[in-house]
Amino acid sequence: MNAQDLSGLYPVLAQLPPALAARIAAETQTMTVPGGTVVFDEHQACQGFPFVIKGDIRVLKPAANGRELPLYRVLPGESCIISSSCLLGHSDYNARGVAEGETTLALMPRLLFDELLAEPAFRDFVFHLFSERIAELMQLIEEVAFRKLDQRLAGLLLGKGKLVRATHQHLADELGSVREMISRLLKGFAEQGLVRLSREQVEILDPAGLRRIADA
Amino acid sequence: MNAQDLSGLYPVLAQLPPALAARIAAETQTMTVPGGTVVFDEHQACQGFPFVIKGDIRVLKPAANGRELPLYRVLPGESCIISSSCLLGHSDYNARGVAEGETTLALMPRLLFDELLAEPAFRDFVFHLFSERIAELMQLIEEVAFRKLDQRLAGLLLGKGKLVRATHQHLADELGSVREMISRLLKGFAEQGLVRLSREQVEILDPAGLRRIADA
DNA sequence: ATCGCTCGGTGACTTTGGTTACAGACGCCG
DNA sequence: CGGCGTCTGTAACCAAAGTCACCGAGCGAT
Repeated sequence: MNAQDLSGLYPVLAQLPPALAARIAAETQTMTVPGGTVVFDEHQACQGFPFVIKGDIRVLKPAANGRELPLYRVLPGESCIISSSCLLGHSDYNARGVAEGETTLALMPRLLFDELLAEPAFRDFVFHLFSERIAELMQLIEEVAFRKLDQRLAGLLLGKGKLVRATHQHLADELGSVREMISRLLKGFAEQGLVRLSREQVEILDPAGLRRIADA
Repeated sequence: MNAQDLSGLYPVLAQLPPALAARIAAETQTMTVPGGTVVFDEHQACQGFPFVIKGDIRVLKPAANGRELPLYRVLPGESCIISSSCLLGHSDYNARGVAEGETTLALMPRLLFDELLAEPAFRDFVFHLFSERIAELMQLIEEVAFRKLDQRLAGLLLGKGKLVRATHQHLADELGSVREMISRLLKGFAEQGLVRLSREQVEILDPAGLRRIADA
């Protein structure tokens, strides 16, 4: 792995003692995988700490019936708290990570991760990502436990700008639901004049109206 | 606050430099609250880092309609990651903490918490609790998103020993559901010979059968 | 052009869970 | 004993979401 690339995306690495930085360069394995690759999965031991260089990882929880619930995305410069949690607690993964588009990542061996945690700078880096993700997970719990699908869909659309390019299936996946439900709800939104529908596209006409539905 | 009591429950505090230990003793406020007290709530700024001395705090997510979903409990010697997360990210609480039974807790001011984080021992303490709770939250997400109520109830009963003393209402609360559903499901279990019901009590007759339902 | 694929639309049905509204059982305490 | 509050049983009804089945529109490739 090119140490410059990694430090560019993860500034925290530049703050480490040279000896450690050298070991990171030497011991992390870089790989590039095509979109859709499962980079880790439930009940699997965590092999190391992943840095995302390019592309991104969708972390999701698979259900028995084949549906799945997206938890969060790991972008370049971020870290995967599930991996951190597994490495810290020596437990298996409890979710699945899938490359979204061609993705390059660097895998740091577990032992090196343990040593890095001794470094305050690195520890803070992981720490703060933990705390950010916690809030996201709480939000997610609230959504799946309490919010109705129309509220969630309205919220999702609002987070995607004025013109949303996505198939109904894609939107359904993001909510852990099914296409038919999304089609029905979108039709309802369209009848209320909130959106205009066309193939693989949803145009937001009335953001305020959607907002009312989202936080009803 | 008596520094010995606190260090006894939270051994990590004994590893801190004497100057900090003194400040903790001086600056933490101890209070005892009756059961049911809301010690923090959604959309409230986090005033400080809580140590539980006696009793315990149920952390839960309230829904609009009055129901609530239990997230986890904080026992003496543990910490509340929601509080940590809020303090780290300077964000508001996104859940509610309720004392379960009479509870004594010590509240450490936010600024002192920030300073303590500079101490490796304390940071590790918070760190590891983070990683443990993450796994619990993942489990919870899986439950509410994918498992049916009978599966969840079966699992809950299995985690409570052979003889469960609880009202149906209590069980419903633990699952974020309602009494009627629990009564119905328990009746079904009883008809299958899995449990025997009596007032405020559920006797497990066939753990294996319940297990089959739980992870169907 | 037409074959075939993906995408979207739609109606009928099922399952799950929750809601409403009672009624009966139990137990405690005056 | 009698009255009251808590706990449990249960039926009817409802809403949300998912499932099934099928159709038709649009689009791209041969």
